[in-house]
Amino acid sequence: MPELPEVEVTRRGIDLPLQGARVLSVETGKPLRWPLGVPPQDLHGAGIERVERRGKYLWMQFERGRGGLLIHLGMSGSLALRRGGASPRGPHDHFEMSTTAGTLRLTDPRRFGAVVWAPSREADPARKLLARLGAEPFDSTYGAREFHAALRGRRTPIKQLLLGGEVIVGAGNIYACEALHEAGIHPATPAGRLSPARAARLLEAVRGTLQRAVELGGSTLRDFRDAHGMGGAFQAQARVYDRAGHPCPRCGGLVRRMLQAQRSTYYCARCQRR
DNA sequence: AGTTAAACCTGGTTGC
DNA sequence: TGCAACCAGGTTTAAC
Repeated sequence: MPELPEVEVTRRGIDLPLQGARVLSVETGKPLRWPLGVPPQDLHGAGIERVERRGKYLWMQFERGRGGLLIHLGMSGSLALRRGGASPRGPHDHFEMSTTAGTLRLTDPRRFGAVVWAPSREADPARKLLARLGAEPFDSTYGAREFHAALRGRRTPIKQLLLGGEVIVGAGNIYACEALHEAGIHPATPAGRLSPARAARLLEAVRGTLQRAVELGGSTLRDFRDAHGMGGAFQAQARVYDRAGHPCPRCGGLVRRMLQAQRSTYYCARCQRR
């Protein structure tokens, strides 16, 4: 469900409403990927300043001295902020924070997600989890030259390098496939063998793909819901992802599925070149 | 150091 | 219908 666009759409849905709100109570369900790190009641009374994003992580900054929460949606997580009456917690609701601006609830069936407290973004455990992340795709100071330089000498297939997030964050399995298709690059191409021109084209494709997905409200491929419970519209835009056997919308070739590092990759063997 | 596999967990879909 | 196998949007950790 959540790649960068879904996380950003979620952030935009909760940031302003939660700014200035105060935590009333916190309940946890089954264990998530990492423990919260503090007793839930320690968060009571904390004022929320804002919600930021780094890669696919959200950082909820509390008022001075109260630290913050690092939130990840994993594979199947979604956040919803609801005002008014409290509906009962369901079996997959593993974190619930009641605030003066409504109740924020993390629903995550697979529990690969996490909510972790840290004294600050720059302090462990947040620092450690954010440390290896690559460039933000919407960072205008990051350019094709840096991107190409980061690929130099890497023999890893470009699709896997995009997924890894050490070079550039945000593209998960769907958007990595879509961006490579848009750039006309075969997913198995060794990253270091991309010419400067093709690397530049790929960087722009990643940016464009993610940007358009944010504007469309995120992917709705399965059951993505933003913080208001609305689905996104990116699904209709997917050109290759989950479309094996269909014709490539650009060249009419057959969209194929292959495995890379145990993840499905969808691509057109005719117009995506090594 | 770079690259790849295993691990975490539940639920929906597919195929026999 | 039942049940096993496979698949799913992520990322860390351990192992070659």
